[in-house]
Amino acid sequence: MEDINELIQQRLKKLDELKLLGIDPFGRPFKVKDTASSIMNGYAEISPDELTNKSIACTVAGRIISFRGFGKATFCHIQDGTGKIQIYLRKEILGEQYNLVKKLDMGDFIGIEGRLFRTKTGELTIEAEKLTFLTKSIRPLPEKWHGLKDVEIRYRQRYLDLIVNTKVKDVFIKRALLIKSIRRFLDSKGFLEVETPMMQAIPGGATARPFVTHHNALNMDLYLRIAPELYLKRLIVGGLDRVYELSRNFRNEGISTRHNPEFTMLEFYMAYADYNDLMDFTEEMISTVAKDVFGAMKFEFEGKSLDLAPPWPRVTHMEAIKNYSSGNIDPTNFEKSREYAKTLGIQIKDDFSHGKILDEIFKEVVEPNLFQPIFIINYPTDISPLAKRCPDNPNLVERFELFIAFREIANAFSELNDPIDQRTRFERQVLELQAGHIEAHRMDEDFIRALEYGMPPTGGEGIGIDRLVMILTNSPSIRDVILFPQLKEESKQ
RNA sequence: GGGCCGUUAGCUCAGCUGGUAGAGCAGCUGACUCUUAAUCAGCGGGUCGGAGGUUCGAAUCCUCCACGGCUCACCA
Repeated sequence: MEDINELIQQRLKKLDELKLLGIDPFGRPFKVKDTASSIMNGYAEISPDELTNKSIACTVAGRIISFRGFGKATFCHIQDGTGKIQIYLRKEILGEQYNLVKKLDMGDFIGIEGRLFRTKTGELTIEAEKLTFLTKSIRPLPEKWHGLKDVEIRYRQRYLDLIVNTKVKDVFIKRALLIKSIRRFLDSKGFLEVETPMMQAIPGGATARPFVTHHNALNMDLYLRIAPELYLKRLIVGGLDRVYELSRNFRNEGISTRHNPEFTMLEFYMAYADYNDLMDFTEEMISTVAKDVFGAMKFEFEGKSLDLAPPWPRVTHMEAIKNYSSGNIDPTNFEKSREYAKTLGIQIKDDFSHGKILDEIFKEVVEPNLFQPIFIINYPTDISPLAKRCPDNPNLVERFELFIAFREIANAFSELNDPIDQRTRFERQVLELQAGHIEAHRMDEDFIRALEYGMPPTGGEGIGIDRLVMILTNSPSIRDVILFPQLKEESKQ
């Protein structure tokens, strides 16, 4: 019970007074029949006279978010899960019950039974006939028109942010609708939603540093998954031809406006398809869900206009590098690429492969230009150990990344289903791992064994849901689209 | 991890080149039956993020620490 200040004391006093009146300050169930938005929308056009004639009864409940007392009458707004509505409390009508009004504070929950009317200024309002006290709030809410701005409190105490900042609530409602819409889309295309291990003995499917934990009974270290990929492909081997998983991945890396240690990813796998099919599929999926949830294809992001209407251009990784490096590079030449990267100020480690260097150049030179949706295709093989090689060039793989608003939104490829090649690629990754590249892939013998039974040609893709939500809700930081983003521990002081 | 910025009342913020803390909202008391940033009169509220230091004197200057933001690095 730290920091019991005067404001809290006042409220505790009212709480005791409620008890003396025989009222439970933390309330009993209340039969809610109407919501703020159903009333506001349902009677938006109705005239004051018609309202009086019809004498419409309603029952609502919510948190008091504004309060204006006049002695024998009081106006307040209550907020429920759908919105807010004004309540008019009169001594003339409530009689004895009106004494309760003096015990009310901003933030308290009340239930109201009453009749609709329209005030002089035209606001649809409930005139209370019965007031039921539901729950006392003993801490004062943030201020009513500046709201809550302190970002640290907004993230740590998201509940306050949600109460006070209605736009924040909208973002998370949109996020939920988007995820629902994605599921609906995939289900309609014959996909099966599955769940695969979050705790894995061999973390695979991405280039990333994992979190480690320990299982006591089994006495073994386990890793929080960095991707579900290898398990989903095992399911393709098992004959589940279209599967998806939409859930959390964990990566033990830096935190930034674009990275949270746990983040939400959609991965889906389609047997008998390749990366070209997936590009068509991705255009359809993203434009469909955007239209479904936001009713639009054009979005405002960071002051610029974004157009999601397909089709989106498809440019190879190499062409893109050439296009944005004003002819200063021959990407097929290892030494020249290296020299060029150095001139860009990129730190080149000795063990960097040609493909790695090219990708660094790409990030430096190309990525900052990719605002409108674009597919970058055909990546270097050595940075894509799980993707199938291009038939005409073994140094490239059938892989694309979708960029929107300078961000990588999706990553997909024709899955490597040749177990012999897969073993070679893993072996090379293991060498990198031993050389100190801590994010490199590990050998996964069971995965190779699965491929040896035969995996049909398959296209697979991952989509970063948080980043997609950021773009569609014009949110500059990933923390704005994750309810409880990771922060350092709150100091005890 | 580096750089820059921030942390003052429950909330939003002032507080100059050092002189001992201020506003609005919220709260309390009183008035008020159509207000919506209600209004009017009065009152209370602070370990100035934490610890050291300089100084006669520190919210203010210096050092360290904590937390946060932006950014760079790292990283899909």
